[in-house]
Amino acid sequence: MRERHNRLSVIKELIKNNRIDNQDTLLEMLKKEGFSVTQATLSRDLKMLKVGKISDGWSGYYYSLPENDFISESEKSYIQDVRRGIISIEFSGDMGVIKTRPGHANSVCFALDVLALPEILGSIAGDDTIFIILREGMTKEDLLESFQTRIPEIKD
Amino acid sequence: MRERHNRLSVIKELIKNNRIDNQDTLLEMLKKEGFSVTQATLSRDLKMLKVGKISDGWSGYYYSLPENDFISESEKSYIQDVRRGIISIEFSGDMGVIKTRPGHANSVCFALDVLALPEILGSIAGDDTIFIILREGMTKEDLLESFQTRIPEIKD
DNA sequence: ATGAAAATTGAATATTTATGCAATTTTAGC
DNA sequence: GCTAAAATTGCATAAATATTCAATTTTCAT
Repeated sequence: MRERHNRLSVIKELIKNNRIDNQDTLLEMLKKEGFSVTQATLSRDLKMLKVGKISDGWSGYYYSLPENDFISESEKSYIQDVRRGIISIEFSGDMGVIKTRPGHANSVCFALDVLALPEILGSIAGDDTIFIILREGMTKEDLLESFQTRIPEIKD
Repeated sequence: MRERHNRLSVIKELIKNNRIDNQDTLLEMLKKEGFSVTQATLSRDLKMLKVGKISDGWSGYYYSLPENDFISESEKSYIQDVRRGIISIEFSGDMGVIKTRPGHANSVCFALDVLALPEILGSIAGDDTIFIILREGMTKEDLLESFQTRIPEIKD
């Protein structure tokens, strides 16, 4: 279901271009854009987008995207490297193994390094295999979620 | 009553040095520092300090001071200039008149310029008098509040 | 010092935001 | 296509934060 991704994009635009200070307002705007959801869902969307609420320097607060929200062009291409090479990822305890297309392990591994996922402590690559060590306290679910949100976000 | 200012400073330190994600936690920490207030007061304090709540880049949120929170050393000395010279400030409509000790108008005016208060559109200085024009939409209350929060904050 | 205006605060409450849970939809593997 | 696991969502509600109002304290001009 691509629905949610579309909605997330629209939310991002709305937040970037308007001074919005509560979810109900944003909900209204979303409705006008053709997205009818509840406040609960919106709250989750905002969390997923890592939207913050910061002072307008005077007496109010408004939503704002994280600074590093823009994915730099170079970063985009690294994401492409990952997508192009990756085949599967599996775990055993704190370790993960990524299988890639032959010869792609290095580019994927390097790209992951650049993306600096907080869940990954370190990784090394062979020819079609990458070993990953999770950072203490992190779980494979954390990493997979991170992947989910970092990697798919490349359309455009 | 200097009480509140002390408290604001402590809050600022706590926020700067810890990953705090709700007011009750902060309330606890404040209690340990010797400040017993209610959540209502704390909420007001945070607003006054223009504290925001931003994503930790993963799954949580925490309080954060506005970027320009740090008062640079030079800025500190300008604040001193203001305090050293200023005698009174009064308003008439969109205009303000600051009286200073003889010969101090220029240093105060220059300092105000450096501080770049959003409420001030412009100002010119004589020998012991400064004229100020408020920015459109701003009131003398806004400016005085700005003074209140910017100027007293200099101990240390 | 004295009184009026402004500032500060707490208690109660309103408003805003997050989440547990169950229902529904989507995704993936066979 | 069929089924199990995962994702998405709404509803109800919990949790977090802001604000109203009244009381108290402080400031400031006489």
